Amino acid sequence: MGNKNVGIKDVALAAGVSVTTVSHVLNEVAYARVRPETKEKVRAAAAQLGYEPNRLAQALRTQRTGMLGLLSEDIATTPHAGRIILGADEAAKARGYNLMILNTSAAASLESRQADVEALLERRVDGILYATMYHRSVDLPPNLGNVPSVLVDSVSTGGNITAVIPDEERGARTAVSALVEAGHTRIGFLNNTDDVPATHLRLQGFRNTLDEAGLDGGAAPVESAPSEVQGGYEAARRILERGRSADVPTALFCYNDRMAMGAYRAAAELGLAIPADLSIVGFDDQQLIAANLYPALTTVALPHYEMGAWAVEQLIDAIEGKTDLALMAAAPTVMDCPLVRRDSVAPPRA
Amino acid sequence: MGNKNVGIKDVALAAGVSVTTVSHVLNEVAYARVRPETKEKVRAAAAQLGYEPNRLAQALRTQRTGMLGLLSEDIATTPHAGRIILGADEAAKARGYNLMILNTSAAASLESRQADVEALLERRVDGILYATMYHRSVDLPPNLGNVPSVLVDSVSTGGNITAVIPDEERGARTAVSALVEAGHTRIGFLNNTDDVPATHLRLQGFRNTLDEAGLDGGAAPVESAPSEVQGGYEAARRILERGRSADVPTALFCYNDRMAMGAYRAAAELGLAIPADLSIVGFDDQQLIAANLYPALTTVALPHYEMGAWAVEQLIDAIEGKTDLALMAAAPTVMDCPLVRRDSVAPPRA
DNA sequence: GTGAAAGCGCTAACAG
DNA sequence: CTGTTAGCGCTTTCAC
Repeated sequence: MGNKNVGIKDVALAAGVSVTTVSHVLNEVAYARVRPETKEKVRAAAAQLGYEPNRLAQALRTQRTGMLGLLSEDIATTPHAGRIILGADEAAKARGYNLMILNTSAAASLESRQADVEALLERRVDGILYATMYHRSVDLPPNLGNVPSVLVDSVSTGGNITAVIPDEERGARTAVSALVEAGHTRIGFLNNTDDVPATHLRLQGFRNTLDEAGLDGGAAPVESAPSEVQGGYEAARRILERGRSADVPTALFCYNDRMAMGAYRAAAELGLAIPADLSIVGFDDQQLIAANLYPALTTVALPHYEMGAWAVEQLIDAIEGKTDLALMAAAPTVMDCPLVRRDSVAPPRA
Repeated sequence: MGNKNVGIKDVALAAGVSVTTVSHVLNEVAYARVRPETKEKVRAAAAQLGYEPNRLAQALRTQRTGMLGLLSEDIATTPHAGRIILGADEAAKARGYNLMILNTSAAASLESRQADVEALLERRVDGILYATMYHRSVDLPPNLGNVPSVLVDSVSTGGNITAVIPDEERGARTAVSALVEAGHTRIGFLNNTDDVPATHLRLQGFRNTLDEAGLDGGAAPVESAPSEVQGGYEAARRILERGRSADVPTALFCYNDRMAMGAYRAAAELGLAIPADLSIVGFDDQQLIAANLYPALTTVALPHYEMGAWAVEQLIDAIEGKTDLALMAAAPTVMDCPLVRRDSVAPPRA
C-alpha cells in the first residue's frame, strides 16, 4: 500500500489496457468514452496496486501545480497570522489546492523578500498570496507580478494589485455604536501613536459615530500612546484623571485589546469597576486577551480568517480563468469587522 | 526578467553550448570539467535571459523535491504553532528546503489525517513533520511511514517513530527551584486536570524539587482545575484560603500562564500583592499573557522553536543519508525548558 | 571538455 | 471505445 513506485504504466499493465485509458479513467476525462467495465478494471487495478498519482509529473505536463504560495510577514510573532493561514488553507483545500508557506519579515530587505518569491516561482506555484501582519502599506517585490497574486491585510505602495483589508473605519463605528447604544455620552478613545492606516481610520470612525449621535466627536477626549499594554495603561490614566469629574468618560474605546488590557489595570487602580463604572471596548479580538480578561472584553474582531479565504478564492478564480484580478486591483476590497460582545459594556451609572 | 518560459535549452542556445554543459555549470557538477570561459558564457547567458530553474522538472528527474511536509494539528488555535513553524521554516530554508504546511485537527479522523499525508506524498515531499499543539500521545496515520518522518511535541501511541518533546519534569524543577532559591518554603502548585503527560510530569518535578530541598513535596498543597484562566482563579482561591495563615503558600507554581493569570486575579481579590505577598511562576511563556500581566510573569518557556528546528535537522539528515532515524526512534528526544525571569518572583515577606 | 540521447511519470493530440 | 506517441524541463550516462 502506498507504494511510491507504482505508476500509471503499472496500472495499465495490470488492467490490460493502455496508459491513455488509465489516465482517462483516473482523471475522469469528459470527452473520453471508456466502457464502464474497463473503467472498473482500471480502478480496481489502481486500488489494488496502491497507485497514487505523481503530482510533479502531472504538473510538469499540465503546467499547473495546484500549489499556492503564501508569503507571510512574521508568521510567528503575531497570533493573527494563524487565522489568515487557516482561512487560506481551508479555502485552498476545498478547491483542491495546497499552500506552500514561506515566512519572511517586514524588516527583511526587498531583495530577501524577492528571493522568497523567486523560491515560490521556481516551484511553479500557480499563484501567490502576500500577507502582512497588520494593515499597512508594503513595498512589493517586483517579481510578484509574474504570477497571479493578491495582498492580504495591506495595500501596495505601488497600488495596482488586488488587495483585501479590514474596514477599520466601520469597525470603529461598530465599537463606538455599542457604547452609544448602551447609553454613554462621554466616550473616550485610547489611540495608537503609529502612523498606520488603522490609527487614522479608527479615529475617524470614532469621531463620525459620535457626531452622528449628536455627541460632538471633535471635542471627545482622545489620548494616544504606543499600542501596547503599558501604553494603554498610561493613556487610560491620563484620560480618566483629567478635568472635573463631570467630564471624565464613562466609556473607553481602545485601539486594540492590549491597550484595553492596560485600561483595565488603570481602572482597577482608580477604583473603577468594569463595566459598572467604566465600559470598555477593544479592537482585534485577540482570544488570549479578550476572552481571558475579567470581565471578558467586548471587542471588534479583525476578519483574518475571512481575508485569507477570500484571497485564496480570488486567486484560484483568476488562475482558473474565472476572474480577472486586474479588475479588482484599482481599489482594495474591504471586509467588515464584527462586534464580539462579552462583558465589558454596560449602561453608565445613573 | 524572470521570464518563466526560458529553459535550459534557451540558455544553451544563447551560449552556444549544449544543454549538458549548461546543466553542468549551473549545478556546479563536481566531476564535469568545463573550461572557465565556457562557464562564464553560460552564466552570462542565464543571467541575461533571466533563467530560473524549474524545480518540478528537476525533482521529477532527481526524485528529490527539496520539500518537507508539515502536518500541523490546529495551527490557528494556539499561538505555539507559530513558533514550531518558524523554527522549522528557518532550519529548512537554511538547508535549501521549503515547507509545505497542511493544517489538520486533533479531532480529525484518522482517515482525514491520512488523506492529508497522502496529499503530501503525492507531491513527493522528501520528509514529513507531524506537529501537535501540546505534548500528548497521537495515533499516527500509517502512511506516514512511507517517507522519513518526525513527530514534534508528542509521542506516537504506536511508538517507534523519532519524536521530540519538552522536558516537562525538568521544566517544573526549573520553575520550582526559582521559588526555592528565592527563599520560599511554602509553595503550592496549581495543576491541570487533563490526563496528559505534562500534568503528571510537572507534578513530579514539583514534588521532587521540594523533596530535594528538604521541603516535603508529598505534603505540599496542590489544587487542580481546568487549565484556563477561570480554573487558575478558582484553584488559587482554594489554595490561598485554606488552613491557618501559617500554612498558606507564599509562592505558587502554575501549570500554565493562563492559570497564572487567574491566580493574579485571585491574589488581587485577596489583597495579596505580587510578588511582595505572593510569588508566582507560570509555564509556557505565552508572550501575550506572560509579558503583559502586571507585574510581568516569570515563567518557563516551551522550546517550540527549537523543537521545530531540531526536527527539521534530523529529517534532512535522514533524507541526505547522514543519519538513521530508526536509531532515534526508540525513545523521544527531550528538550530543555528554560526559565524566563520577569517580575513575579521575590523573597517571601520576612 | 563537451555533446547526444534516454528517461523521470504523466497528459493529450491524433490515429485507428 | 482504446492505443501510440510526443513532449513538459531537467539530469546523467556514455561517447566522442
